[in-house]
Amino acid sequence: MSERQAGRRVTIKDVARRAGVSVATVSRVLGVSNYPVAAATRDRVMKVVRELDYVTNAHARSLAGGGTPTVAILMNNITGAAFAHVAKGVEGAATLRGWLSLVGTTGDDPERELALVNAMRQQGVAAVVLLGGAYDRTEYQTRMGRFARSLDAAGSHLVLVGRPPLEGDVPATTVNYDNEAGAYAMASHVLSAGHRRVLVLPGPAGLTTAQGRLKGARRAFDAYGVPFDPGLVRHGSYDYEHGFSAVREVLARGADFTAVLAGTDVVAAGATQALKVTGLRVPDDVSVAGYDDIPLASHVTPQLTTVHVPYEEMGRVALRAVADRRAGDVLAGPGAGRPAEAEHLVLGTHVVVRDSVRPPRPGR
Amino acid sequence: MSERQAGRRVTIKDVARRAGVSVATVSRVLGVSNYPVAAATRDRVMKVVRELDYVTNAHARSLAGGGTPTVAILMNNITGAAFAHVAKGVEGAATLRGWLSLVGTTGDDPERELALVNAMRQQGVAAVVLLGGAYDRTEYQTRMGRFARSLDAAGSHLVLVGRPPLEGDVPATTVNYDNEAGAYAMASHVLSAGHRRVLVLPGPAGLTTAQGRLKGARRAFDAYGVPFDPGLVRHGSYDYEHGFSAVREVLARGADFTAVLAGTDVVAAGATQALKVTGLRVPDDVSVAGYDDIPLASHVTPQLTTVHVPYEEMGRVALRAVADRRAGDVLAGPGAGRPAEAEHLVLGTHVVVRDSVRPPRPGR
DNA sequence: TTGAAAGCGCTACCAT
DNA sequence: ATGGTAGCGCTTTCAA
Repeated sequence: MSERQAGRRVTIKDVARRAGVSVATVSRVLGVSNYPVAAATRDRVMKVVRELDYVTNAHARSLAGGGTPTVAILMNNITGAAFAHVAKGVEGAATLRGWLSLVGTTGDDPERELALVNAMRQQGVAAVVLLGGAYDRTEYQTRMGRFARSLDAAGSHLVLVGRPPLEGDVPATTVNYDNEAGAYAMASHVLSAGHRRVLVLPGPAGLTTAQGRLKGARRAFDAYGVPFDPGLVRHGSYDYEHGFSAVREVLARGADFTAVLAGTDVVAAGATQALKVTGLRVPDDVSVAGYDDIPLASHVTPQLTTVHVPYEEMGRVALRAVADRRAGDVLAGPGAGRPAEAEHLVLGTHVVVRDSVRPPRPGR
Repeated sequence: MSERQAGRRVTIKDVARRAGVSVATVSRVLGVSNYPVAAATRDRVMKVVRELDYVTNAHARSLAGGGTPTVAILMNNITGAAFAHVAKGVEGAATLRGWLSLVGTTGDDPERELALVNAMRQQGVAAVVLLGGAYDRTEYQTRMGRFARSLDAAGSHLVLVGRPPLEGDVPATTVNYDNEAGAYAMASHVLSAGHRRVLVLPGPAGLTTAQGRLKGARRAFDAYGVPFDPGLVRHGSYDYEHGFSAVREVLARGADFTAVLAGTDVVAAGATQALKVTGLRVPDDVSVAGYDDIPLASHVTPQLTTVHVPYEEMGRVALRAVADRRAGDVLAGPGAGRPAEAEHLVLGTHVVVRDSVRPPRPGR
């Protein structure tokens, strides 16, 4: 292994000089296109590349026109299991195609989100994937519209995963799951088991995800002719603590219910724990249903009956969508000015029956 | 919002022309250094920047000398909670300093790991952080030594998080936690509760993490004068399934034990479940101890007594180490050829007492 | 099959 | 305080 001056990167010139060829030739040997180069020359170059442990400068390559396509994945929190699975899907599909992926976290801060989108634009990423539900305000629509157009103008593209499509003619792709249908199916499952008084913990009020889950549940109640009790709906964040405290408070209030429809598996875990410490057994006394089907769902006792959301696949689909789009652009030729089309993909969800839901005990 | 030809990025020249100034001036207005520019000029430039929605090309900037420092975080699996927390720590600390962070996953594949390290070298990242335990073979040492030197030669730096330091004079930084001490403390806690027959599930044989946890447990057994039964040690992967099946099999074999020392919280969750389905109560009949203290530990019932590992802080510390190193380089001046020093940082662990460990029932 | 040279977009140095 | 311009390392015509 040859010693070099620390910090001074080996360049294509060093390789060319040492191999006794021009930089153009080195570039051809290393480049993606299989430009014809004499076998002997190629070998000589490769030998020097190994000796010098040379790697091309991605920035220079990118500037000069080449460059590896890159996707940026932006999420609130990398430690959220559902998001992590989407990221895994995107990353896997990206790697498969030789793409690079960046991950950035916004910490739910619009400022940081903006900064990151701009940073990604600076990097010249092929696409920016934004993960997670959104608070549906007008301001949000405006903001995303701006992102979409901004990215589009720079030859990039915005992909929204897990949020509803943007209104109007915005150049963004949406990958979503049938959130409301999942909630409808889960609620139906609980109602058809015979439950009539059920506590609903949809999630944060105003979050599109929570709204969809609540709406789905409501539709099921209507379908079963079961009156929907607003007193049995508690909004709150998608975390264990909320599940726990919501159940404790409702119980303390003396409210009566035989099942809990939780907004996420984590909330369901919190609810279950609250029930247990109160001396109620799950599912013997009270049933609990989750949503998401993250690994936690099968790691708690009883294992949660929940709604499976194909998070990882959503990630794969999202990447495929941008990759296809890009291939299309290439076919159409540069500057073809393809109209800013918006694509909406929706994946299915389904109930996974495990052990946390059971018919209510007779007399309750 | 002005319409521009799709795909053609706005450049500094466009801004300069429209603002009626030179590109140098625009660069000064937008650059990091606060080079003196007349307020009026600055305003004019900024106005055009906003009008054109201009962002600098990170590749060009990077090539020309400027550029945002970037850390790359490489891990096996983004969905592992422990790793995700380290990544969060790195990311947070990076953002705080205006650094960018990339995340890549290797899927436990050495090929992919190599490809990623090279990709990161191409990107000219300031540091590559490698997460997670390692299989301690000679080949591994060689491999990492190569990575370290390669990165070092390119002015970058290798940081190993959660693995032991490399042997010899290798230019790499290590950030680790006191793995063995944590295991020792956990085992002591269990032994001091009175347990004498305990099932140990250290993790994958050959993984440094698992070796350390086993060694720590062993030392505690010695200290308590409790014979260590090799028949009560089961290696296996760090997942729920292993915890579950290991306990089932040992139980089926008719082996007797009153406590389980699991290699991770996830394994502990699996073990707990196996115990429960066999009709054994936790912790009444059998105690279970975890390791890692990821959120899952407090989401299961009973909440796990476990070893807290400061994952997120390790991430922060790792980033700080490279950032300081870099600042040192700047002070020393370019090409100062600082010796390739290896820094080893170790953070503490401690037992978190919750509900899964209790003295064995009398007579057992 | 190979080489020479013109940029890619930006920063930093040297002038003014 | 501002402008001109030489590179940064690479890819890609255009010539030979």
